Amino acid sequence: MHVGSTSVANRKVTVRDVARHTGLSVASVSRALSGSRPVTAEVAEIVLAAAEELGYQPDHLARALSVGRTSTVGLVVPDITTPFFSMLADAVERVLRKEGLAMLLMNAQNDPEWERECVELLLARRIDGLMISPTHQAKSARTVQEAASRLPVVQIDRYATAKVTRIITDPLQTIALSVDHLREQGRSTFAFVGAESSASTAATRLRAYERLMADDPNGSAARVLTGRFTTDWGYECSGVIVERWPDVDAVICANDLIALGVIQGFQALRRDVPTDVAVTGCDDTLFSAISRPTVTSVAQPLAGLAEAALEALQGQSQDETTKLVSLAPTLHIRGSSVTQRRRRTRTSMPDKRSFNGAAGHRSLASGKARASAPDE
Amino acid sequence: MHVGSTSVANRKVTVRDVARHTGLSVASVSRALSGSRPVTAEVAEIVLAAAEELGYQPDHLARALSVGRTSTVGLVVPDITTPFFSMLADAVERVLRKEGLAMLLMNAQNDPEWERECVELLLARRIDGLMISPTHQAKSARTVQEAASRLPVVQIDRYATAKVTRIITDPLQTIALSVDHLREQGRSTFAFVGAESSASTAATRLRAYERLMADDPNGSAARVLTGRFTTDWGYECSGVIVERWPDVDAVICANDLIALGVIQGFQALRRDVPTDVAVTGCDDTLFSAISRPTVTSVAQPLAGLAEAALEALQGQSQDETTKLVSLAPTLHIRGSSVTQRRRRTRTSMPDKRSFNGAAGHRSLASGKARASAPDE
DNA sequence: ATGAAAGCGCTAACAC
DNA sequence: GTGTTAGCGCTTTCAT
Repeated sequence: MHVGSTSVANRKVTVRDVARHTGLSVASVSRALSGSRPVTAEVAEIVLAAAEELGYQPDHLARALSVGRTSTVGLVVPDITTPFFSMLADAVERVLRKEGLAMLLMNAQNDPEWERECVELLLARRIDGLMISPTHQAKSARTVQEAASRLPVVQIDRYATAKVTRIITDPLQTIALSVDHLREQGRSTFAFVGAESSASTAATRLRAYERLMADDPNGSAARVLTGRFTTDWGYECSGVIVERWPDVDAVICANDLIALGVIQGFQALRRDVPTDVAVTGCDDTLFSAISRPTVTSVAQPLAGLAEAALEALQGQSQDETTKLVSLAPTLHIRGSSVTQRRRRTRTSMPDKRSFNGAAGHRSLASGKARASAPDE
Repeated sequence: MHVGSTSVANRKVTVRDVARHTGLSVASVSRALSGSRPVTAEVAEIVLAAAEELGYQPDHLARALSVGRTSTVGLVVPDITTPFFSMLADAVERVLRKEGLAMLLMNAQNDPEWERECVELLLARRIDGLMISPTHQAKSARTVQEAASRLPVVQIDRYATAKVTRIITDPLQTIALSVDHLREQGRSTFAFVGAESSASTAATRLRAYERLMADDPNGSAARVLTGRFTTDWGYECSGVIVERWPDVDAVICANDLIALGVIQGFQALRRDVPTDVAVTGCDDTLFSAISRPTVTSVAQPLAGLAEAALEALQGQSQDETTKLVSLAPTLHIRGSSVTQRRRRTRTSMPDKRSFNGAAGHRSLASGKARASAPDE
């Protein structure tokens, strides 16, 4: 007979088995295993040993039913395919795991109807709390509000018009970081390219820009274009800007995709970025680092948002207040907004990584091209 | 964090409540609600009405404990932040949901150790099946193998060297699609830029290229560079190619990031893509549509992979055979591989969407900007 | 067809 | 400190 942790295919090992095996009671076993109550050191040792030997694996499900908590948090995002949200999901999962919680992720697919279903599904599964970045500011309101009447809920990044805690990145600071940076770079005549999306961030970033430019002597406040959060929209806008506002020397975009489009559009029109016009984006998604030039972008504090969200969720059981947590973003300066001083001789291949934004990227020094020899 | 059990007024409505309310037994209520056994039409009606009236919500958790199934499938991906995997996760979730299953998503963060923890966490939560795209061909093997001894498991996209069902996109076809297309475009002298990653796809795509080029008269089989799955690596390689193999007129890349880097590198070296050299990528991620030129890429059949994975998972309870399912990819032709015939007059802004993809993509004929990717 | 009762595996009183 | 026991909410024999 095999006695090893790798015993397989046999019937499930339960606390009762461990109890029988040790001659102790299920209660003691449970206590020893979970440490919920003090037990003799000796008992603890015996139980642990037996558990190990029998290959006992606690059943999370039964535990959850018993204690009434699942140690699972639901996260609903508008579209997991959008880089920003996959980054957010990643951040949330990391934070949850540190607390021993699991993440049940659902994708609303930008559809408020489906979003509602996601939430209901999650509720049926007895999650302990819900984090949601609502698809639609108005249409998601009811879903969010109703969920909040049944369990702790927080809105993260985006929010709907519901009386439910919001965890966001300060939109004023988001835009201000770009503005200040661009001014430092000597820019003075701005334009803003945003979106008319139902996402709350579309509106808040626009308002932030208007407010910051309220008394700009060059009339930047009026130079605003809103459409979609897409590269295409940005591309279109560059044409409009060149034609309508030829003096503009800096464009602030509400997200990275727009920024990318704007840059490509300018390039197509033979305008150099950043020499002729500087461009910045928001969210600091992958795009900003891999395009050329690389794109200066305002990063949301993802880990911070996730932490704040969890904290709010946990606090919610006691204290019923709805709060607003607004965190500070970070500016990642890259090539699209900084004019190079030193003109490099065009002998060698330009170093693509210039202005790739500080943050710890391992160097690619060797540049060695090895011939293949894959492993199998 | 506590579930709604906090307020007394809102206590959870259970089958017992419905039973009491209707004067029937819990058994009848359960049967009427789940339809597991026949009940009188009258009883059914009464129960449904009462359930509705009391606001009964079935408790998934209790049900799971009772029936022994959770209707939840775990998905472990190497890195949710990588566009390909977020697309895969999306596809999996959609397919699962059609079957009334939920997806518990975990992110291995490219770390085999953490991957192991993910799997264990998932097992403890009693998922019904596990889909995994292993981080490492060798290091993930044990994790996958052991999991498979405890529950149905399938490997999707990537695979480790374990005797566990694999659901993949045919690598030979993947590369062949690019090769054939490029030849049709009049290209004859190829190079391949791949990766030395521990991911199985790195190896399989390389082998596919070598096999397809085995008797290429121009010696394409020997022109292979392998490094990382990154833009930087692609960028480096373009320099190597220009210098070492100046005759190359087509470069096949093992993924889109590499392709992007290769293209940018060529541009920096004043080589025109696609005129001087054509480039293709793999996986058809967002990048391929938003760069310029847009990049031709081989798309994996995501929905198909997800469906096959689920099917294999479900079949696994009965039949114990380990199988290999290999699905066919699709080529998405874009600007990086097709030389424009008509030279457009440079009066107006170039239409960015030209060659934005043929096969089965909604047409963007109008030149009207679309292609959504809502943000934040 | 329906009801009573026995669990699913675990924890939390409540005794000793 | 430890054991006994009663559930968590649901499904499912087993009788009727």
